[in-house]
Amino acid sequence: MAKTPRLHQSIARTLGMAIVSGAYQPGDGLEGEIEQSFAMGVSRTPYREAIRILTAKGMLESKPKAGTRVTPRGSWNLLDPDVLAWMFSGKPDRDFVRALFELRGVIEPAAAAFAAQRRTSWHLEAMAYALSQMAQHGLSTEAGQAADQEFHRLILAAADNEPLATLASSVGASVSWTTRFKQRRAVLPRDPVPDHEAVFAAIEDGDACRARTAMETLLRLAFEDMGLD
Amino acid sequence: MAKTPRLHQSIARTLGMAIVSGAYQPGDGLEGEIEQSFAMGVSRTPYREAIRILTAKGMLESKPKAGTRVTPRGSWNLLDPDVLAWMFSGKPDRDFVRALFELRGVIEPAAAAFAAQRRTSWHLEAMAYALSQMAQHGLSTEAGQAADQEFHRLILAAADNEPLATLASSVGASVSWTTRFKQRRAVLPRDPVPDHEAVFAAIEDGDACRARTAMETLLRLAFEDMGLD
DNA sequence: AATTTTATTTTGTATGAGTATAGCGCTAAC
DNA sequence: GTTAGCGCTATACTCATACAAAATAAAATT
Repeated sequence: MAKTPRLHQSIARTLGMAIVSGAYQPGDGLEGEIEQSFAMGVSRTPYREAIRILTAKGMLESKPKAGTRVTPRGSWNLLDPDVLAWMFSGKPDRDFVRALFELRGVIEPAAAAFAAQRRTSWHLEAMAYALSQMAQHGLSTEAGQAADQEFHRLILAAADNEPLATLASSVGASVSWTTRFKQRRAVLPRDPVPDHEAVFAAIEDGDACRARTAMETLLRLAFEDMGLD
Repeated sequence: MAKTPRLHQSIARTLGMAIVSGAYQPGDGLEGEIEQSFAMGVSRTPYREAIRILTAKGMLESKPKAGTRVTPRGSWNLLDPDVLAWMFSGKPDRDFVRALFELRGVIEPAAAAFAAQRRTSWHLEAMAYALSQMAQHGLSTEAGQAADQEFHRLILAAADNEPLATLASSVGASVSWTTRFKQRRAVLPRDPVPDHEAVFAAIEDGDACRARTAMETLLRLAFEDMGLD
C-alpha cells in the first residue's frame, strides 16, 4: 500500500489538500519558488513539478512577475480523480457529497439504459459472475466490495461511451470513499444484492427504461442508507 | 490569442495531441528523457514538466528503469478541458463527437431541470441577455456562438451543483462542434433561437419537467442538423 | 530450481547560473 | 491633471550538470 512516494507527487498532494480544504483561498499567492521550496525542505525541481501538476488540474496559475496564485473554484477540475481524492481526504463537505450523489443519480441510470441496449453476451457473463461473487462474500468483505465496483464498471463498459465512463468512474470512486466511511460507523442494514439483480435483469432483457428506473431505485436506497440528512 | 507559449506548456500540447491522435499508442514508451528532450531541442527541465502535466491528466505514467509509457485510454481524463481541446485540434473523430453529444444529452436535460428549480433572478437576466445576443448576431458569427455557449454554461451554473458545473467546458466543446458540423453541411435551415427560448421560458417558470423536455428537444434537433448519421 | 545479490538503466532530486516576461513606477508629453 | 510611453525589477522560466534512488534484469549463490 505504501508505494514509495515520489517527492513531486507528495508535494502536489500536500498543496492540493491545503487548497481544497480552504487553507489557501482563491487569489492567495504562493510567492517565491525559492522560499516556498526551501520552507518545505525540498529543491526547486520537484516543487516546480508539483506546481505544474496542480496547474494541469486548474487549481493554480503562474506567470513571471505575477507569481503563482490559486485560481477561483470555478476553474478547478473537480472531477479529476486526484482532486476528488484530496477532497475526501479531509472532512468531506456535506453539500459537495450531496452534489456528487445528485450527479451520480443523473449519470448511472443513463449508463444503465445505454447498457441495456448495447451490452454483449460477454458483458452479461461478467456481470453475472460479479453478482455471484457479491452475493457470496457480502459487502462487508474486500472481495464483495470489489465485486460491487466491478459490476458498476461493467455497466459503464457496456454503455459503450468513453467520456461517460470516465465521468462515472470518477464519481463512483469518490462515492465509494463515503460508503467506506459509512460502513465504519453503521449497520449495513439491507441486502443490496436484489437491487443489483433487478438492474442486471433489465439489462439482460434489453429493457432500457426498466434498467434506468432500477438503477435509480438502487441509488436512492443506497443514499438513504447513508443517512446523510 | 498568441499569448506567448511557455515551453513546458507547448511541449505538453505537442505530446498530448500526438497521443490523442494515436501517433503514440497506449503502451508505447517515451524512452529516455535526455534523448527525447534533446530531440525536441529543449532541456530536460521543461520536458519533464510537460511529462508531469500529461501524467496529471492520466495519459502517462513513469517509473525509474521502466521508462515513461502511454496509459490505456480508460485512464485518460477525457473531460479535462485541455485533453478535449487536443482531441478537437486534429481530425474530429466522429464516434467521439457522437459519444460526447450523447453525454451532453444526459447532462443538460437534467441540468435544465435543476436550473428550473434553483435559478436566481441573476441567472435569468444573464440568460436573457445571452439569448438576445444570440438572436442579434446569429450562429454564424463569433459573438453569436459565444452567446450560445454562455447560455448553456449559465444553465449548468444555475443548476447549483459544483461538480456538474465543471462540465461546462466539455459541453462547450460539444456546442462549438455542433455548430461547426452544421455549417460544414451548409444547411443551417432552422433558427435555433426558438428552441433556446423554450428552454429559457420553462426555467423562468420554474417548471422542471418542461425544462427537461425542452432541452431534450433542443438537443435532438441540433443532433439531427449535424447529420452525423 | 529458487533465492539472494549485484549491475545497470532510467527516472528522480539537487544546485546554480542565466533569460524572458509582465507588472510597476517613473518620466515626459499632451 | 491625465495619459502615453519607457525603463526597471521581481518573478517565474529555461538551461546545464551532477548525483541519488528505484526498479528491472542478470548473475551468483545456496
